[in-house]
Amino acid sequence: MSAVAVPTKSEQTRDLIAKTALRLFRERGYEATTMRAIATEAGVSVGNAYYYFGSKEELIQLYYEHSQEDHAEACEGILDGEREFRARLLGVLRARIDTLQPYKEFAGKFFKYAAEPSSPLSPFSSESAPVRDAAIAVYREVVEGSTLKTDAEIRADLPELLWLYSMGVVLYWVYDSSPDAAKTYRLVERTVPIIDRLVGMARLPGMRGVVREALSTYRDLRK
Amino acid sequence: MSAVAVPTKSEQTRDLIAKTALRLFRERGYEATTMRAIATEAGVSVGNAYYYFGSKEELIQLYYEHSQEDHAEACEGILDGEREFRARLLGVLRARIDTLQPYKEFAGKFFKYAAEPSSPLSPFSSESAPVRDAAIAVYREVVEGSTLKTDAEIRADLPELLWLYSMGVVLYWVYDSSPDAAKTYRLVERTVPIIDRLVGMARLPGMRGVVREALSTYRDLRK
DNA sequence: GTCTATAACACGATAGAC
DNA sequence: GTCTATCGTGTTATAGAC
Repeated sequence: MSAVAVPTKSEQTRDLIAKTALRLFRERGYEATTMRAIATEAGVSVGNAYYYFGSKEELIQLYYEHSQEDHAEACEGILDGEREFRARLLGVLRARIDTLQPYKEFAGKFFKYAAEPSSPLSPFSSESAPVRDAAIAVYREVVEGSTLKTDAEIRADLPELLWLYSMGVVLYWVYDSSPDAAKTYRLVERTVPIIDRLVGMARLPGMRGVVREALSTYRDLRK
Repeated sequence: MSAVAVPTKSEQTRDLIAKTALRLFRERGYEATTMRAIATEAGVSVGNAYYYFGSKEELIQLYYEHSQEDHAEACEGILDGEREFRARLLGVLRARIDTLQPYKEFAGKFFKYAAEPSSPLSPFSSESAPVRDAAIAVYREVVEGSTLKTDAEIRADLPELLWLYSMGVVLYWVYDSSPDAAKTYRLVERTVPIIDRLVGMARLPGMRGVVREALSTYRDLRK
């Protein structure tokens, strides 16, 4: 009769395996962590680990979920008091790097698994839809909670476009070897004002044409 | 005393392994092709294959080289008679997809190996420098052989920027599952005119500021 | 349905003999 | 340079216990 989620034995085991895997990945890296080690550390059999997770790669999806929750939480405080579009976007992207940073060591290592088009780990896969939608929702909040004035057509697609931009930032971050990701922070600090200006300029007579053409191309070619 | 390259035994063996691997990749796909199969088909031992190539992944670099030569060759005829920037760029990108297309099946499969930042297969790695430079040279030819008029600052960086754009097109192509890559062709057909317009607009008074800012950001943040 | 224990398989990679 | 034998891995299979 209680509405409180009481974890079943099964859920507990699954969660135990998940948490152990994530911890070992962070401690030793993805490749150096064997399925045998995950099972041993979690106190279960290898067969049991495979009972809950179909493959080692599948354990990576857990990190996405964890990372997305982390980011969304960090954004709450940032979006609460700020109404200016540029500041909101900058804050959200800084928080994106902040929350990613502790995992830098192994994020690059398993990044490649996300790059395979047919992989469920691809950010565009249907399996990633929940995480992706949650991420886009953050950028929708960035736009809708702001005082931004721009072309109505752009405004509709802006959340998704900003998410795409954030994926580009993450891509840069993965390749960024500067200390404390200094260059990635600089990337957002320098590109956010440019985006802000471009979005503002979109209403100008001379720009309307290119903008409409670019948007219609985008709509046509996204899956 | 002869200037003609007489292949040594070693070079012959290496070449034999390389050609066999590439053939099997195309026939069966990357993952389905085992090192044992490559060795057997080439008539050498597994150990010998590893004597010439440090890993299975290393064999992929061969495909890059082959693919780049293929593209550069296809571009010659295209760039010969055409002086207009837009048409030159469009032709080169169409040729890029044309030459990639036969390998569609397995290109997606090993694409992920290129995505790992620390991998020699990354398009930004030092090991990829020769192929990368050859690719950028094609886009330099696109610009310099054209009648394009634009901001001098942009012009200097344009070849590299166009290469980056072409990498984006390839990225889209990898994920494109439409028949005969129809959507990727549409992508270049619709984005090339946009790029052409933007590059032309860069000289306009209202645009100069954003363009300079964007370019200086790019220069600062490229490795 | 959940879980253990153990063995077996195919693969990429390596060691060491010749 | 080239080989054979072997290792460690992800994954699957088997045979059961609660």
